[in-house]
Amino acid sequence: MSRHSLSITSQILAVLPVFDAAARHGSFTRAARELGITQGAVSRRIQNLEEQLGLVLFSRQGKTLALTQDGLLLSQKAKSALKLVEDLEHELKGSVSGQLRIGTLPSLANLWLMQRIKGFTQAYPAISIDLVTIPADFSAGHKDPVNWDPSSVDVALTVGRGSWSALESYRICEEEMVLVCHSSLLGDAQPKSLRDLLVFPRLVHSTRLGSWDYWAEAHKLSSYLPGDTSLSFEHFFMVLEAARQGLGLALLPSVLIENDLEDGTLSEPIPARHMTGNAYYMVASSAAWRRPAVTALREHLAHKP
Amino acid sequence: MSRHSLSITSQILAVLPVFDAAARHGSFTRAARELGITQGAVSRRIQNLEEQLGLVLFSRQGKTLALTQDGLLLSQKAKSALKLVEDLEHELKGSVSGQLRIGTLPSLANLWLMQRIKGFTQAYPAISIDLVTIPADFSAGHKDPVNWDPSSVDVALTVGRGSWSALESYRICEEEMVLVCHSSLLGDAQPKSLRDLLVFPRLVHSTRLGSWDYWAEAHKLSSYLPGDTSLSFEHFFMVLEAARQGLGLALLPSVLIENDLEDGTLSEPIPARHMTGNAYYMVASSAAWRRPAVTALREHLAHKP
DNA sequence: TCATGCTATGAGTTTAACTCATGTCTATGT
DNA sequence: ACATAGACATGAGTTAAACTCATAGCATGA
Repeated sequence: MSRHSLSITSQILAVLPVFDAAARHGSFTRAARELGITQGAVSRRIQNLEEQLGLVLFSRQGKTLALTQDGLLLSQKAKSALKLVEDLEHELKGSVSGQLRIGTLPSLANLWLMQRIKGFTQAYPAISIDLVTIPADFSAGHKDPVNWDPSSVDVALTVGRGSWSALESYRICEEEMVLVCHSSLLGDAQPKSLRDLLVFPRLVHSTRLGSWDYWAEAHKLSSYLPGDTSLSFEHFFMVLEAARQGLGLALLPSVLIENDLEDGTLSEPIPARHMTGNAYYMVASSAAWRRPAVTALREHLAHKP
Repeated sequence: MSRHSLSITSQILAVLPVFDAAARHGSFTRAARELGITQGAVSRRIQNLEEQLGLVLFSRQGKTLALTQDGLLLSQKAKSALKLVEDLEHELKGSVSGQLRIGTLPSLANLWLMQRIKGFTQAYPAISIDLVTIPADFSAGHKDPVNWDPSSVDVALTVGRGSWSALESYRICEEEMVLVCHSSLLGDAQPKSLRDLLVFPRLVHSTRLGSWDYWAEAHKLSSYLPGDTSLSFEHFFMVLEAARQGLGLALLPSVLIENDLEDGTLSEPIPARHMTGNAYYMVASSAAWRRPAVTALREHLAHKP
């Protein structure tokens, strides 16, 4: 944290959400899950807090975790302090208003942005959103031409290599391609290597035609890759749906299939990922970046992975 | 900090003390001074907060800094949240009680510990303190024999090399010797090198007789060091007082003369510091370390430099 | 117009917080 | 009684946030 130290209070403040979660669950493990960190991290944070205060807040006996008297007192007061700050946060965010026209790629909108928009509109109810699609363009040698009209949207969420003339961009994540399929595709087959998988149909994204070649090259399979491709689709969301139906192997950006991988709809028959060198960006004019609603969107998208 | 991110609220919590200081002072610079960090650090923290919320909290025009409407709202609410947590902290610390017998070296007690005890007794009013002196022993080849009775004190603050049999220790800081004197000692002389300083009387600590030899060696002056020493004292606090009176050059641990250096009572005629390899430790039995009052003392001493 | 006193910012460093892997303990079920 | 599972603790190593330092930029007032 710091070379010098602030008052003790400031250190306690930062731990309160962790302590509160632990107190509510009566379990470091479950608290960790809620917070998206590991059990060990919670354990250490609580230890620190206990040492800072010179108190024992939890009694540990094997698997059993319980608040002590002091812990109970703290948890009650902590709750009200947290409530105060949460309300404050909502009130402040509620004061951010405006109209936000977001341009984004169809697949990105559907498979990634939509579920995040929900939380955003809840946090910033006074911001109204207008979502429109913009095209991606990889035909011109990865030069990231803006083939959509920057003045027609306030911000764009798109893929590219990071240079947009006269526009400022914020990188959300790198593009990583993942080889996936539905379990029904393989049937009883037990592929041992990537080469074994080449017998299955491959689903092609028609505006990223080189993807499979690039993939084959990255995994040293170029000479084995059949040239025929019978199934091709204009958008990733179509490729995804085809994969879900078990129509073939798909090569999809990890950022678009997080949900499908998590819930098991799709899986990696043999892990074979590679970076494309592209990245997903939020792009806007400098003027737009100065708008509170725009930085609010950026922060929101940056913090909910 | 984290690979994953907690809820936004937790990030806001940690900034509140910084924001509050900035709001109170109407100045990042003064807030930084209060917090013991740099101006740039405050500037960045406030920027972060503004981006997280999607709001402008301060209006900056050159040297002029003023809260915006949103900033004013936040500052009011932040104050009450901080108050809540501060009161809570006091209440919890107030519940830590007990008797604490601290054994420490006379000079360390007077020149370092005393000013820290004040804040400690305020934070932990229910802990009663009994301060006694213990001897240091460097005669036995730096073997850190415990030549005080560990059972007669709960914790000891002492100097050594870090190994106390059957006791656990916490290192507070390394021992660094600093060459200092009062301005009156030099008169009109303008020493250009350490060698020029050797004409002045040297104040000797009688239980650390080797100090000057060690110092001379560290600065490659051994062959020039006169052997005579007319002024010697049993304790550092005496050496210090002699130096304050302009009686000669003194070689003192930095930790004991922070105040004198800061307020200009003493200064370094020519910077000539060196580490002794000793360190200042808080030492206690494992049983004592488990006492809340003991860890409370450790935390307190660790955080107020 | 220049000096002064503030904030902003780029580059590099430090440190607290985290992950990962493993150890240990308790409760529970066979 | 013993094995197993499930929870917290902890050592070692890594990451990323927060900090420092140094400097640029900008208003204000002499």
